[in-house]
Amino acid sequence: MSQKQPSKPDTNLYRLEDQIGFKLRLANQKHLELFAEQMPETTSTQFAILARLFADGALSQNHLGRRVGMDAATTKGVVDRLRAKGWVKSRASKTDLRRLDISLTPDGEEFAARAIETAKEISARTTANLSTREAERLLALLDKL
Amino acid sequence: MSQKQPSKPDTNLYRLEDQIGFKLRLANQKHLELFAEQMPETTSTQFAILARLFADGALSQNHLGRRVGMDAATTKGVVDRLRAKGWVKSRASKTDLRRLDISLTPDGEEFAARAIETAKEISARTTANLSTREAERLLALLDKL
DNA sequence: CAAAAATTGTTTGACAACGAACAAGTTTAC
DNA sequence: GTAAACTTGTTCGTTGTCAAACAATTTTTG
Repeated sequence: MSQKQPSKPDTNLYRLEDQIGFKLRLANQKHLELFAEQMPETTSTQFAILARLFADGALSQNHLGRRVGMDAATTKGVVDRLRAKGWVKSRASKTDLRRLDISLTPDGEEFAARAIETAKEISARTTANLSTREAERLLALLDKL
Repeated sequence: MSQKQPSKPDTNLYRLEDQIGFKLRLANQKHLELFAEQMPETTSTQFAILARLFADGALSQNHLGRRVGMDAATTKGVVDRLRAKGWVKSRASKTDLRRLDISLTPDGEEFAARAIETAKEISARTTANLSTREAERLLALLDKL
């Protein structure tokens, strides 16, 4: 079916495996796999929240989500799980009754400090097949997207 | 809380927003957003299955999943949704009773042909901020990961 | 000040993704 | 040929992701 070639190379030239979206999905997959392997206590997403709080201190839930590029609904789920693990606590803000101030517990602080070291290792392993130069270039190109 | 600085530059130098995993997540996010905008009838994942079947013809469900880098469980879910939309059909294999041969319906074939054109546009827009050279380099680096 | 607009957090529903466990069928090895 | 090993597809449970709708609470505007 559909063997006509009216000089339209258009449809024929699409290769799924060469598309940016496909490659991004696979790259992400590889990274998540590494993460699950090296830091089985938690996930890449949960770690991002912890690292953000570690660096910034307390933040409102929505603000926190925005800082790590997560939807408000997603953020809530992640924060709930972190609270269940005892790494994070939330307290109603005194100045704005709508707000929840999220911060690390002492346990969370301790875990985050250790996890950040592991995370460095994970980043390194993700780009293990690239030279330092190439890795830098990749980061810059991803930024430019 | 935690203002001690025991001359350990280690922990201080980690910037979440500079990590490869963080950037990959954001890049992926941007691509998915573009996809939802340009091809609201379906998702990036579902399209990948359609495009694969369009290029390869019928495949067993597991084999199909492997070709697009998806887990068997994931593949089943996606195929189920595509079947519900009437774009894909599955038939028990004659030679191997465990297998399900998945293929496009006439509707699916027609949609896939059109969708592939849209997908080209999506790929182009995803890298709209890069020169042709840079886009090629990015693809190559992602491959090398 | 009072109404309109914006922000914050929550809930629900849909989709994607994976690991683990499982049944049924097929292939390999002894 | 039979037992062991593998493959195929399914189900279940957890997590992440977003859009849409909503209530409560600011903030802005006229």
